[in-house]
Amino acid sequence: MAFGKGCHLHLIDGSAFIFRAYHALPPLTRKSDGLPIGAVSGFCNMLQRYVEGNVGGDVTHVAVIFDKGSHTFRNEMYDQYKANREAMPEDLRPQMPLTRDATRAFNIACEEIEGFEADDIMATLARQAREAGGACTIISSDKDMMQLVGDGVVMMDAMKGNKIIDTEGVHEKFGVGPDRVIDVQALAGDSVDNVPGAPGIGIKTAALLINEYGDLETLLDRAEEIKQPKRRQTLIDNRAQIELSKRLVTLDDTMDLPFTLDDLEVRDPEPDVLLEFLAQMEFRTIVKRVSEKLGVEAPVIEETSADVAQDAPEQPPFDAEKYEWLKDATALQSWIDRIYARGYVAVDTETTGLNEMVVDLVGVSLCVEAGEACYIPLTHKGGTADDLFGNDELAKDQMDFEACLAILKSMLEDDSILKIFQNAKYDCKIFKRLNIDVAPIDDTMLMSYAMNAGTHRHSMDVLSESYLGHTPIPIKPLLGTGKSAITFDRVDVAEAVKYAAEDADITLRLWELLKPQLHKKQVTSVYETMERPLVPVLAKMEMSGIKVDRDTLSRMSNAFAQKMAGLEDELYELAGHKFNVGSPAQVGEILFDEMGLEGGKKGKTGKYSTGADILEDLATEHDFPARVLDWRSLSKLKSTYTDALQTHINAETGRVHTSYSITGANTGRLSSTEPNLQNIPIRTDEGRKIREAFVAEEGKVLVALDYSQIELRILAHVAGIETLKQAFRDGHDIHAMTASEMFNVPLDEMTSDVRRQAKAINFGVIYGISGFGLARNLRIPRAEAQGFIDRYFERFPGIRTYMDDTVAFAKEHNRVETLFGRKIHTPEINAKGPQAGFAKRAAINAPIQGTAADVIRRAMIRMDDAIAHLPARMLLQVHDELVFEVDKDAADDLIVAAKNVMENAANPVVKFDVPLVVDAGIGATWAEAH
DNA sequence: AGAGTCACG
DNA sequence: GACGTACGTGACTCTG
Repeated sequence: MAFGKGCHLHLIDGSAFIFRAYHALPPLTRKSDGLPIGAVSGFCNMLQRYVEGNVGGDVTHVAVIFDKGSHTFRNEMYDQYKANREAMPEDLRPQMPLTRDATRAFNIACEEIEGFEADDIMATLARQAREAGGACTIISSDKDMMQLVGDGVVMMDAMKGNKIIDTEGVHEKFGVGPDRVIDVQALAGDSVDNVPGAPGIGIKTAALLINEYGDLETLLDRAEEIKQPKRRQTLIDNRAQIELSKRLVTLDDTMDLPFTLDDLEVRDPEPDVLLEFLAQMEFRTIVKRVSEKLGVEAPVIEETSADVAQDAPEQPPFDAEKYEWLKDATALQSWIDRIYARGYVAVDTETTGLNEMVVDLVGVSLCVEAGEACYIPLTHKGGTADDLFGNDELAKDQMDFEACLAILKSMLEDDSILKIFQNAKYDCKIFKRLNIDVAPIDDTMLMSYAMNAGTHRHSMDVLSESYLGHTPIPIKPLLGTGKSAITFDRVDVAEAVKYAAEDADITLRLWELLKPQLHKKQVTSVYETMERPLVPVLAKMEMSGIKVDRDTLSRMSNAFAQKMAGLEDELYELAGHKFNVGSPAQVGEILFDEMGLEGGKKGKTGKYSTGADILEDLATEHDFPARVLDWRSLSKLKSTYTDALQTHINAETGRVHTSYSITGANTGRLSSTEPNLQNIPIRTDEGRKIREAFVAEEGKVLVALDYSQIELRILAHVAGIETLKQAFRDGHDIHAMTASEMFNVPLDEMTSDVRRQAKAINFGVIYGISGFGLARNLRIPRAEAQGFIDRYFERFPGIRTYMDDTVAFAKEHNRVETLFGRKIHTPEINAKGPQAGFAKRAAINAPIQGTAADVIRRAMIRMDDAIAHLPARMLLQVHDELVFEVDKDAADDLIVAAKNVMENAANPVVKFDVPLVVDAGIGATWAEAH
């Protein structure tokens, strides 16, 4: 078919696909010869997904366009063009020709031309398509391509869920239409491509100028008229450079191409060719998927020798039909025999929900060898998914619950059998409630966290996708959504077998893959001493829960409600009408439009910002913002704490059981959910009262132990600041000390205000301080804040050195480390955009926050044994604090024992130059104990 | 679903 | 007057 009206051309930016694939995937190698093929694998996955997504679509022509060579006509114009590009990574280079082969294997046109960038080829093709009366979609997120949009040409951003960027989208990005994009780019320049532009002018200013003068040429001709002197001079002085920049960013859409649009017609892949290529690359998962889609037999991929394949054992394809439905004790016994012959087993539980303190066990799946897994349904109901009031009789062909558990118990508790889980804490708690103490264990989620914290999350879906190239069967279609959702015990057993057994299968495969990598990445000791042992400790704490007094909360709730109602009336009065106080948008309108107050700033969504800092500034002059702040504070306390907390009181235990996430924070900190007990108020008196609802049982007390200034102590140690270390050894007030050093004020003449400022700086340093940030925090002029920082670094040069060294390490290794060897990855550290700034500060903070997290983890792991002889249990962890419940008369003993563990938690691995000090408090409530 | 806000260390 | 700007979290509410 000749390209013309009604035709639709897709142009895929090949380089973008490759780089995305390269960075998204771990460095995979071909098993037979070790050839790096991670990027090719991801590239093929993306092409396959692209092809699948277009079945039945209106695309008639398609091509993948690549860059060829690094020297283009733009380098002739300007030798610095793209000169700041980093060299291509070593393991990516050999993959480049393979991506071309892959494209051809998919039977998609593959084009590149020496001396031109892919962008120019795409520009030319887009113009040709437009002139022929057809449509064109450019699949790329490169903003350089935005000049092509309009008249039937759009862009599609594959990174952002195939978001379509049309003329309006271009306007959002550049503030001008597609026809003026190059004018804006010429002025703003581009640090990524090293296009100079006009110094000091960015996209915002550039768009402003272009919109005012119409186009770049007019602007430059009339530059003398610009009011702002600096801007005027910049444009006059840099005219040549700006004009050069425009030539650099302008795509050449008039190339002579050795092919025509007609050559790009969509062709179905030829199964033989495609599969042969994929098999040659040894992409087992894609081979399987493609052969299924095309309805042909998958080619056999040669087995590789065992010594090469050690790290990544040969994997049979996933086949849900092969999973076994265990129906009786005989069948189970034969699985138990297999497990004993192996010495390990992957286990997964299915339950009626996600809250492991409430839900019931529905079934158990086991896997001893990749591809071979079983599911033991136990309490599935007879009714089907459609049968809403389905009978509660048990479905057929299920083992007796007690009989099954009795058999499993002896295996799960057997020292000689390793039980492998993905997120072991969940399953261990389910079993613990059934009186089964699972041990020993391994946890693939924690392995992934130990190796790759910071690079990706660690859920089964993510791990399966990135390490096995397999998308697990989704649970949604089985359970449904919204009101009609059912629990797993109502899922048809045959379907449940496939889903549940697959989870065990995936877990086992992940374990086989990840376990040997722990050593290579040198995190075995992190995993074995700070991740895995935490599982039983946290499981026990979570199951203990903490007693929360419902009446106290309920009374507070009512009081808050009354106060809020009063404030609402006052606010309506002040505004002159009713409105929703909880709506920031409405509050903003009233403040800045209706009342006409100064200082209204609109964010990206076009709404006024009404955050506490802004309202606080206004509150000194006006009642309205002050009342809104009061209302918000009450609303927060009521909805998040006094109301929500009550719903979390467990009906059976009368206590609140949080769930800690071991992998929730990249730094090694825990996080707490449902409910979050790590953010219970304390900073205001009113909020602090919430802690009065956290109580000890009759005859017992709560004990709170917290590390004093642990992060600053760690900073003093790692940066080697003798003055600060000595101050800690002498037990001095560290903030006063800092103030004294910085401002040359003797300690006995210190004012609280000076101390407060020093404290802010001390904390700021831990966070990767900036003059702007400190200025905002202290509400002082920026220059003054910068002065403080300069003086701080002058006085403590070791801290500057530490920060520089840490950032340099991160840039070289893409990660930082804690003193205990925990690795925290900082993948954005070498990025070009503003992400790099965030990554830099995160890199500075991570070793400090992470080392503190490691210390308390070590304390928690040792705590069980240390307090075993006492009538006490550990209930909560709040980053630098542990909360215990203990018999009244044993409280003092507990404090001695627990304090000892905490203060010595770093030993013997790390010998701190500063003492770790722990403060203790006792009380009937958490408020008193703190 | 995402943004805004605010609670904690 | 390029941009944005202190680290790490989770829950609730409004809004499109």
